[in-house]
Amino acid sequence: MTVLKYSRQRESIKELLNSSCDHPTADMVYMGVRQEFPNISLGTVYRNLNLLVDLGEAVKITTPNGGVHFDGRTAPHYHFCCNKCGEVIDLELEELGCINDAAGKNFDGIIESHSMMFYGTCKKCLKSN
Amino acid sequence: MTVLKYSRQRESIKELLNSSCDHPTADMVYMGVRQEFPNISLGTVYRNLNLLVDLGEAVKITTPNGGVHFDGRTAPHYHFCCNKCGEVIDLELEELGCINDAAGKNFDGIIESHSMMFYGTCKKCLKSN
DNA sequence: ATAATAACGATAATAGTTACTATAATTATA
DNA sequence: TATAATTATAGTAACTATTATCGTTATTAT
Repeated sequence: MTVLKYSRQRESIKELLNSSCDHPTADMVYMGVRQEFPNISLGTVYRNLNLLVDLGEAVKITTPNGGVHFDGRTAPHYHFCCNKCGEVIDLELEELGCINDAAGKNFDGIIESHSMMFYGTCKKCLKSN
Repeated sequence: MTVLKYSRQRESIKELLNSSCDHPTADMVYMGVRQEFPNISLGTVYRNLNLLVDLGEAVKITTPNGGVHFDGRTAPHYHFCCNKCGEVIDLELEELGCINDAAGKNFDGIIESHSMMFYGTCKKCLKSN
């Protein structure tokens, strides 16, 4: 019901998400955007990140260790999460479209989508051993 | 280095996890185990749930809305999470073994495992509409 | 039985996130 | 362009989930 209004802070957050190839957490976004808006509030970052997710302009990625990351790339793709450092990395594996139907066999509900996360050790952590 | 000692509370938590077909949160486990141990501490529940996960006797399931669920079924399988009520349900889809290799193409790291979560509307929520 | 040590219950502390409120920025209207 | 209406912000308080602390209790070894 309420109308969306432009804000420079939100624009900056969106730009940061789209330009960064890593998948920043809310706190990382906060630190990054503070370069441009030194006294932006952490609450503003959270509010806008959630808003962008609701608008479909960003994706929320939850990792098992509790970390929540954000991704400006909204086209469906899968992620890798390093068991050692927790970093989240894009994978090139194309989305498995038919798998939703396969999962729906013998299931009394509607399956619309899925997310997949791969785990292991990233390049950086392999080296530092 | 420290030696594991038996505790009746941990046994009760393990039993509850194995006997329940739903995937309780820490708080649900807390409420359940209180039937048998009325003054068990929530901290004890958390400590033991994490311990069981570390021992490989339980699995932690993180959902995007922030809820953390636990599963006593440790054999690899996939889950469905209802977008409306948040309930987590087991799926019968057998694990995709070869997909780890497929995901590892053009990836400079080691992929060891993956987790997959399906989303949509559960049977119960379909009815109540 | 006694000693050693891990686990417990109770509670405090922490981390991540959301809610609140007065002020500032944006948009619509005259 | 000035003014009014309304959303967004910064700053802070509050909240939720989880972990840490610590004196006491339960379990295990001697």
